[in-house]
Amino acid sequence: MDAFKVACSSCNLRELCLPVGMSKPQLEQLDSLVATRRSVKRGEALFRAGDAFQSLYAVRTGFFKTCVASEDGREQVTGFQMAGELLGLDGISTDRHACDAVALEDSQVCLIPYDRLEDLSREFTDLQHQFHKIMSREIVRDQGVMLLLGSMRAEERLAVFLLNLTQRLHARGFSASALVLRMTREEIGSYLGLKLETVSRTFSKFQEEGLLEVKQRDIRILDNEGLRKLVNSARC
Amino acid sequence: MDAFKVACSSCNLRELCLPVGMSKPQLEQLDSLVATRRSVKRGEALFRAGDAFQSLYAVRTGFFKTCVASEDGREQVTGFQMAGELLGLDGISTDRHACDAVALEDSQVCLIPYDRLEDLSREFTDLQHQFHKIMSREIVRDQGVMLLLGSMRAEERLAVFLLNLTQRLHARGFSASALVLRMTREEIGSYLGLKLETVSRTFSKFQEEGLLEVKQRDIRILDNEGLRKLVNSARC
DNA sequence: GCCCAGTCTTGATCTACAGCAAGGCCGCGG
DNA sequence: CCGCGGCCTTGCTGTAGATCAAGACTGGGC
Repeated sequence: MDAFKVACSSCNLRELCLPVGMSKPQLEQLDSLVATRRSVKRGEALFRAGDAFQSLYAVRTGFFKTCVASEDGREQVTGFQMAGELLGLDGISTDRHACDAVALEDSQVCLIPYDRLEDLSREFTDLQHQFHKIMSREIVRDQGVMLLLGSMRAEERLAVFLLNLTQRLHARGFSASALVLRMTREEIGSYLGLKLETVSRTFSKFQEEGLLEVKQRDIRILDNEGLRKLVNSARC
Repeated sequence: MDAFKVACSSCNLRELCLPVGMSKPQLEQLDSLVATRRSVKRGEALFRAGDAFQSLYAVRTGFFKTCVASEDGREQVTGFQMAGELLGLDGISTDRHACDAVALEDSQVCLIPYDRLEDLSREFTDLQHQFHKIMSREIVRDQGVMLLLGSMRAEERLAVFLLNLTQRLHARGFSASALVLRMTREEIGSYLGLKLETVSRTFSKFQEEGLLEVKQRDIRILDNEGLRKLVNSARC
């Protein structure tokens, strides 16, 4: 665990991350809050369920998954997080983390000490409001995942997943049509409520239909519109 | 839409609702915030997806469901809310509600104007912290639903659902072993990612196995431990 | 009291996806 | 360079739950 000097005010992610919409002087206050970074190697956990909660984390570089486990050991991937996204919100409710956060590639996160965040957001309306928005957005995202898990078929689930990933990558300046998956078929399956074989078969099907080009983890989207239609056209 | 005079400080739900852990003088401040109630008849919506967001709602009496719909019209019930639980957190992120909230029986809610809540929670640490905890708890709850939808079989899902309902009813002073369902089989099915026939069959199966007594919406739990085992024993 | 609409149950059949198994691809270490 | 382990693909078969269909129960309105 290394420590770095960091500054939100000069971070190129500030338009995606916690500082959205904050003024110059407020940003400088944030710099005093978010003072250290931490490196997490691929495969390592940033935190695990049951760990004491002290801090939120903003992904600076890299890629994470979060997952919960039931008592009998089943795992469910609940999300994938990329640069500018926040990790650890689950910990506020009981002062212990409720899920694991694991790096899917070598990553860096910025530490946001939670008690200091509460202090500062009592002073700055914009920060307070932005923080609430981020929590609310997470709740809305979760509702979308429930809709996916509760009512969509395998093809629709995978299409939604790919469209969501590319949209988020695009917002970060990457291509909207080519991507390298950071996660295994099994992790995708867990997130989508499918088995890894079904994920693999569905990728192959999309390839046959000319929607994608799939080479292991390299994906090229050939027919974005086709994927969209797959999602929005009613069942059957 | 009627208006009533209300006071958190004298509300019998204050140990379950927003005021948890607040001191007497703080409670009196809350009273100025939460000043009106609203009645919602069975079947009516408290708000709908797309409505402008202005206020949170605390369920005072009655029972609600929240549901999201996809573009092609599929619905997913994302939760059931009873006395003391908050509705509307989804609206903070975009200033518009992202889901529908519909009363499943004649109900009353307390209005919590959101901008005033932000103001007040900048003044009172306890209120601020409690509000954050409630949002975080919702995120953790959602993760649990994802686990259920992504990895459990029909019987486990229904068992989890019943155990969760009775536990919440028990916390409100009701019996932990007898309950009257406020929702249809179809709504249960939507929430659990199952069809209504499957819900009905699974109820019948539980009854045959001596776990429950089922008479339409009247449920009596005969073997709580049995339900628990069903959930925690690994797959197959 | 009776009718009607909404809800629930149950049986028969179908199907999307799971489970199992065998083999291929690829990167890493020796 | 080769061999090994982790990951991915694909064929075959099994099954949980969906779908379709026919009644039965219940409560509210007339």
